[in-house]
Amino acid sequence: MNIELKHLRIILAIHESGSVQKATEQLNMTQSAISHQLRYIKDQLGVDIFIPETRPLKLSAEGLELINAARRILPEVEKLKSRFIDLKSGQTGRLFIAIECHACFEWLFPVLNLLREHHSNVDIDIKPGLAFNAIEALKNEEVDLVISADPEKLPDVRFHELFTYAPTFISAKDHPLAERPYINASDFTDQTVITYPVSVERLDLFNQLLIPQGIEPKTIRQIELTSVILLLVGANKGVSVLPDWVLQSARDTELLAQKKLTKSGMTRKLYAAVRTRDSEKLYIETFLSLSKDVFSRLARPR
Amino acid sequence: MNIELKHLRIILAIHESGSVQKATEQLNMTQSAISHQLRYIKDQLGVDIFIPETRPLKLSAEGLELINAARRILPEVEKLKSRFIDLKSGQTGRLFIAIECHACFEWLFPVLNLLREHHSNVDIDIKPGLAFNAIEALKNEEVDLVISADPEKLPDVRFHELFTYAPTFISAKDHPLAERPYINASDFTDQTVITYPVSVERLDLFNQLLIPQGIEPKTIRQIELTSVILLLVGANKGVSVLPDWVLQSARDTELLAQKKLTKSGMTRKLYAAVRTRDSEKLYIETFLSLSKDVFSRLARPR
DNA sequence: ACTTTAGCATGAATCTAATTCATAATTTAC
DNA sequence: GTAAATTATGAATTAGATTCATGCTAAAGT
Repeated sequence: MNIELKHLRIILAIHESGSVQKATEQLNMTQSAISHQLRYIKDQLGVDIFIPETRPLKLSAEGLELINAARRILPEVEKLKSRFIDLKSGQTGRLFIAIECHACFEWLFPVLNLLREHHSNVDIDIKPGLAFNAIEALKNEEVDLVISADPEKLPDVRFHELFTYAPTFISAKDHPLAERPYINASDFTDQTVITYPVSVERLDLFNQLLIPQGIEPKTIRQIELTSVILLLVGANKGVSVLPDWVLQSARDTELLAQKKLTKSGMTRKLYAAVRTRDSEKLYIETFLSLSKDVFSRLARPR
Repeated sequence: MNIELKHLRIILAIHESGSVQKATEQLNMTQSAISHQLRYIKDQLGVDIFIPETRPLKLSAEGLELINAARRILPEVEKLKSRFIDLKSGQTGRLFIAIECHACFEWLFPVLNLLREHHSNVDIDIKPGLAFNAIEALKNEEVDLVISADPEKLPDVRFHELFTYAPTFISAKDHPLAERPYINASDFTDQTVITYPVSVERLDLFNQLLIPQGIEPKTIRQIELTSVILLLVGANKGVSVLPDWVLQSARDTELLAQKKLTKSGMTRKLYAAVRTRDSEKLYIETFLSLSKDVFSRLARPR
């Protein structure tokens, strides 16, 4: 026994319009096509849905059962369809985010709070623990957006530029390096460097400067909180490299010397990577514009 | 956007079996056919249901929505299908009965009570008020069974013989006609006839005997209850004609004279008329055999 | 009761969609 | 890197749905 939604739609249309003839418009089918389908349905179910030889057609007792079922089932399917229209357009959906950049929590939280206000139907969350192969997780649909500083040319993934920042050296004002106009890789050789507690390959200072030049600092000390890092650097317990916008938005930076890295200064860009097919979704676009807004407000020194 | 149950079944089978390959058996489709359908579904919904380039296929976030919907919708449809299997076989259904024969209440009630015990899923009821064109009502599916004494040769209706009975004349023992060996039509000319309160065309005495011979009794008095008819006849307030089995099963018949109608005796048959396509339904068959049982018990003199 | 009209059924032809077959492309496992 | 397994694809085939023309039947009108 095979029964499909189109059969339920046909029966329902006939019943509600009152005749096959009238149902033709609603169904966009000819009278003949409906009649053939009707016979198919009857053969499948093994019972008459309409009382034969009545004109216009009248439901049989069994037909009424079908109508009842159709009225339960079809709205479910319509709901499903409209849900998919919403999913496709980005009215609703899921936004799981992986961040490769630790400091990014600083601007990401306010962005997500704003985003939740705009899109209450979107399931927004930060997924920790997959900073390594975040792009892999994006492809696998474990996450839907990755904050990354390393764009790749991939067919299914699009990197949207968020903003440019400068990884900036900081030390206490009375630190020897505080006199320099800029800091070179070699200057780190005998320093204690304070970093976020992530692997060194994911830190701008290391992957852009120290590792390429084969230089290792004397000590690496890992600290979770930005404010604590600033405190320790201010107390001359070590030096650090943080994005310029972190320094601009943080309090208690009066005791610190800020220096550019290398003579020309180091600049980096942050990207939001999303699957290409998600690019035009509404909440993705909102995320991108909100990120830029929030960042420009953060970066403005206060 | 077109989505059919078969699509939901395909998605669900793939998800539950873990791969297209494994779903082939369950769906009775080749891998290729499934793959083509998958593409169709994707095009219809506008989103990927499975994450591309993963093997075996893994559901996307949107695919999960589909699965959830499928798990709500498909069981409903299965329920509907098994309901139709039951309807077709007569495990469940509707049995609305029209009776053309008034005395039949006597045996119909016990039959229906027994039938309800056997088939608690069948909606059993007696529909009054359409004794006239009861066969029309049967065709229109207003009722599902008609108790009738007038079988017709109809393509869609089948008349099942229930039993034979003899319409029998009764009078008080001291009534003049009580001496006769049998009663003729002409004997009614100056009699008060007590009948059930239905139109005369539906009474055996009239449609079989008096109307064909153009004879009218002096008076017709209509009484609802069989026991009251017997009482009145016994008190010599009139004569009556009742089925023999009514007389055999009734109390207080000692005071009555029973005579056959016409020299050869009148016999009639009662039929249960059902739509041909309902004939093989279980509860119809049960009805027929219960009717015969109950009747033979009633007809046995006590 | 007879005729007309509207609505449904049917068969053959046509068109559309689904499936198969053969094979290519990818991915996973070893 | 190779082999094995799995999915994707294109063309041909097959099955299914629709149309067209027409027949049939029930309801409406005379």
